Amino acid sequence: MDISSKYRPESVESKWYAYWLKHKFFASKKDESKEPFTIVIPPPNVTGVLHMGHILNNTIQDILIRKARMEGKNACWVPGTDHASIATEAKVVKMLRDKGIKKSDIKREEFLKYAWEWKEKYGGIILSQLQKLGASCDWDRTAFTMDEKRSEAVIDMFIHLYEKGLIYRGLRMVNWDPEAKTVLSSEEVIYKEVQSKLYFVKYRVKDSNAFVTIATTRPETILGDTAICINPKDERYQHLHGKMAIVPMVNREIPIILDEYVDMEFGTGCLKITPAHDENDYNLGKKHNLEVIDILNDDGTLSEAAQFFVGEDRFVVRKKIAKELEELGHIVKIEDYKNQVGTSERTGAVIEPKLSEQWFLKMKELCEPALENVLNDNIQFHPPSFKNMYKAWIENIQDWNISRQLWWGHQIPAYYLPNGEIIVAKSKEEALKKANHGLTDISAWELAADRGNVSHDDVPKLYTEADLRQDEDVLDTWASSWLWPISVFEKEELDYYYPTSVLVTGFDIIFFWVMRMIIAGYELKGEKPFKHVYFTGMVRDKLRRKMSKSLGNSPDVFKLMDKYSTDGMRYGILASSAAGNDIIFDTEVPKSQKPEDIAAFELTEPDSKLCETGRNFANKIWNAFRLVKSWEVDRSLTNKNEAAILWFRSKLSKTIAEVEKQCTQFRLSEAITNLYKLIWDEFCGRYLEMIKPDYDQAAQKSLPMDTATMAATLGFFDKLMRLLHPFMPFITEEVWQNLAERKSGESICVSEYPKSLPIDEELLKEAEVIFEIIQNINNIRNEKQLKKSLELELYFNAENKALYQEKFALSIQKLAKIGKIAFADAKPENAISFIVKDAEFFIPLELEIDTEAEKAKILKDIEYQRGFLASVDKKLSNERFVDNAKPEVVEAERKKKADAEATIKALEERLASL
RNA sequence: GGACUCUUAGCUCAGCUGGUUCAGAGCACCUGCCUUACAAGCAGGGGGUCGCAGGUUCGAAUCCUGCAGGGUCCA
Repeated sequence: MDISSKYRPESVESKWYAYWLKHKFFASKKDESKEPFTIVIPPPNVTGVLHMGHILNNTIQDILIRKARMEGKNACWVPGTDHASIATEAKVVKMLRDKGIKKSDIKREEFLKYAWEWKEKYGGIILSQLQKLGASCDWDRTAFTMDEKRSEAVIDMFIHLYEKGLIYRGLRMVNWDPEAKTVLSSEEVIYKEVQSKLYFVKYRVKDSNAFVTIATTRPETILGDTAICINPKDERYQHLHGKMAIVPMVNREIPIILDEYVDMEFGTGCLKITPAHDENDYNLGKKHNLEVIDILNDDGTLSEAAQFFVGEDRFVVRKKIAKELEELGHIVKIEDYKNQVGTSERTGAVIEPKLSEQWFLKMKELCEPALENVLNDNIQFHPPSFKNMYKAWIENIQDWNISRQLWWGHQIPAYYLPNGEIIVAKSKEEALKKANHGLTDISAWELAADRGNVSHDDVPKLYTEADLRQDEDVLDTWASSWLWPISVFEKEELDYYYPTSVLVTGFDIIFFWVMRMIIAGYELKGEKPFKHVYFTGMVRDKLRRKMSKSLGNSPDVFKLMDKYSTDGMRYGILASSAAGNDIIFDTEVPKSQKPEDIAAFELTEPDSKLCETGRNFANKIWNAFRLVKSWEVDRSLTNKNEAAILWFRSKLSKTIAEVEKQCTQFRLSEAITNLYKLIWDEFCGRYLEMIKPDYDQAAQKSLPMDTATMAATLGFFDKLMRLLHPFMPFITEEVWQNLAERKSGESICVSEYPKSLPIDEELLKEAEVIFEIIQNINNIRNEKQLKKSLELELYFNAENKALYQEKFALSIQKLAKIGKIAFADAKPENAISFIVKDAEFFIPLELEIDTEAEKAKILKDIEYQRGFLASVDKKLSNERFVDNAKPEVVEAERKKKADAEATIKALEERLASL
C-alpha cells in the first residue's frame, strides 16, 4: 500500500463533511427513549464573517455535541443567525447609498424588501463557514431571529410582558447614536478615555457687574442651559444665592439654584445645567422644576432651539462656539482634560445623552429568579468566578430600553388611537378588535340614541383600521435573541429539548445575552434555559489586544485552515485555552493601524506555532496509521507482546477515565493535551515501538506479526481515533474508515465513545520502572555518543528476574536497542552501570570507563536520595503528622522511606565496588 | 473611586478538594542523530526563591491578611 508520508487534509476534510451531511448524522428528532443533549448556537450576526472568536466558541460546542452524540445521547445543535438591527441596517443603508438611493427617500416596506434581499444574499455566509470548521449542527433546524416563528415568539413575548405591566413607555434620558439615529441600551455604549478640553466660561450675573464662571467639556450645550447650580455650603458663592445669571450669546435669564449634588472641588464649583443633554442635569432639572431645551437634532446637528449654528454638527459647533465666546470675552481659560466619552458599539459615534420617549422593560422583578438560580448553581457557570460579576451587575440593574429607531427588526406591536390611547396586540386586526372592545356593530346603540334611550355622547365610537397607527420603532435585537433557547424549538418538542444542556459563549456578552436568556427562560417557560454556561475568553493578539475587525488584527481563519488543516487549527486554538481565560493567539499582527499596513497584513500567510503543533499531531497519527497498515499477519506466529498489550490497555483505560473527568468539568484543553500525550508519547513513542516487528533486510520489508498483537493494535487505534474524534473530527474519520472494512453509512461520528476499563495499577508501575531503565540506557548512548544502530548488552542484578528477563525483555530490547539481557550478580568487565530503585544494571562497553566520573555521579545520587529520605523521616518522626494526616498519606510516606532506603543501599554497594 | 480577577521557566499557560524532592506542559533554546511510519521526526539537556511581606497548619505554588504590579467590569 502506497500512502504519502505527509498527511494531506484538503480532500479528506471536504469529503467527510459531505459524507456526514449526506447521511444526516447531525439531524436530531425528538425521541423519548434517548436522553437529549442540546446546544443552541449563540447566533452570529447575519453581517458577520467567521473570526477567531467564532472558531474557539464553535469548536468547543462541536466537541461537546460530538462527544454526546457518540455517547448515545440525542445530540441536537441548533444553528442560526440573528438579524443584528443596527449593524444590518447600516449595511443596507450603505448598499442603497452606493446605488444612489437615500433611505429617507423610500418607504419602510421598500427598505425592508432591500434588507431581506441583502440577508438572503449574504446572511448565510457565516453558517457555511462553520461547515468548513466541521460544525456538526443539525442544519435542517437553521433558524433566524426574524423568520416567522421567531418573530411570532417576540411579539407574543411583548404582549405578555406588556399585559403583565412590565413594559411601559416613558420619557427618559437615553443614549442616542446620532449616526445610526437610534437609541442604544447602556450596554451598547463603550466608554473611551479621550483627551479633550475643559472650557471655563463666565456668565454675567443679572443686575450686577459680577460674573459666575463654570467649567464644561461641551461648550455647545451652553445654548441649552436653563440654570446654574452651586453647593449651598460653598462659602465662595454665598453672594449668588437667589440671583439670576445670563447665558452668553442667547442672553437667556436662568436661575442660580442650590443643590448639594454639586462637587465643590470640581472645576469652579459652579455647574451649568442642561437638562436636555445630561442625565444628572435632567434629574436636577426635574427636582428644581427647570425648563428643558433640546438643542440637538437626531443627527447630531444643532436644532432651531439652539438659536445659533442651527444645522451644524455638534463637533464643528464646539470649536466655533469656543471661538465666539472667546471673542465675546466669556472664556476665562481652556485646560487640557482627560475624560470618558461614550461611543456606540456598532457605529463608533460619540453618544449623546438625549431626552426621548422610548419603550422600557422593568427589570427588577424579572431578575430575581435569574439571580437566585445562578447563585445556587441551578445554572452552573464555568468558570464559577463569573458568578461574582453577574451578581454585581444584576443587583444594579436598570430598566431595559427595548425600542430602537430603526426599520430592520420586529416592529413594536403597539397601536395608537387618535386620542393617544395605546393598544398592544398581535396584529392590526386584533388591535382594532381591542380598540372597539369586541364591538363590531353599533347600529343597536345608534338606534337607541335615535330613539332617545341613550345620549348620543354615550354611543361607543367604532374605530377603523385607518384610525390605528402602529409604533414606528422596532425592538432591540437582544429582545429576540433572548428567546432563542425557547423559540428555536417546535411547541411539541420544546419540553423534550428544553432546558438545553450547555451554552457556550464569550464572557463579554454575559449581560447582553446570558442574563437575558435566563430571565426569559424563567419568565416565559418557568425553567432555566440551560444547565451550564461555558464562558470562553477573548482571543487576543500577541500585543494582548482583542482580535477585532476594526483593528484588523485577526488572521484569516481560512488561510489558517488551509495551511494547518481544520483539525490542526482546532487543536491549536483549543490546547491553549482554559475556560474563561483569554487566548493569546500567536500569529503576527499588522505593523500599524494604517490602512495600507492592514491591507498588507491581510495578504500575508499567517503563521501559528499553536496550529502547527496540531498539524504535526495529525501527521503523527497519519504515520502511525501508515505503519500499522503496512504490517502483514502470519497466523502461525505466537504473541510475544502480551505485557506491552496489557500495559497499553491499562494506560488507555486510565487516560479515558481522566479525559472523561476533564470533559465533565469542561476542562477541554486538558482533555485534548492528555489525548495528545497518550497518542504521541505512549502509543506511538512506546507501544508501537515495543511491538514493531523487525525489518527483514533481505526481503526489504517488515517481518510479519502475530494475529493477537495485530488485533489488539487495531483495536487500540480504533479506540484512540474515537476518543479524539470530537476534537479532531476529520483525520480521525479518515483513519477510522481505513482501519477496517466499513459499510456505507458507517461513521466514527456515530460510533460509540470509548469507556474506561479496569486499570492494572501494578502493571503501570512496573512499566514506569522499565521506561526509567530505557531512559538510563539512552542517556548512556547520548553521553558516550554511541550510534543509535549499535546494539548493546544489558546485565542486571535484581530479585525480580522475570520482570526484566521475560515480561518486559522484548520491550527493553526494542526501545533501547539491546541485544542480550542477562542476570549478573557481579559487574562485568569494563561496564558502565546505573541503578533504578533497588536494581543494578550494567552495560559492557568497549570503551574506557571513567571510574572517577562514575563515582561522582553515584555520590550525587546518594546525596539526593539522602535529602529525600531526610524530608520523609522528618515527617514521619513528627507525631502531629502521624496523628493528623490521613492514613493513606502516612502510608505513602512509609513506602517512600522504604524505597529511598533500598536505593541508597544499592548505590552505596555500587560505590564500594568501584 | 468600587468590585472581581490574575502574577509559576525566555514566551504562552496547567497545577482541580493543602500531602512525593513538586515545581509541570507546549513553544523557544542547546547537543547528537537523514535509525525503512513520521526531520511536520528520534534520543537527550539546560532553565523557575511559584510577584513581595506576614500569618494559619505537622505540612503552603495551593488557604488567610496586607502591599506592589497587570487585567476586566462598573462608576
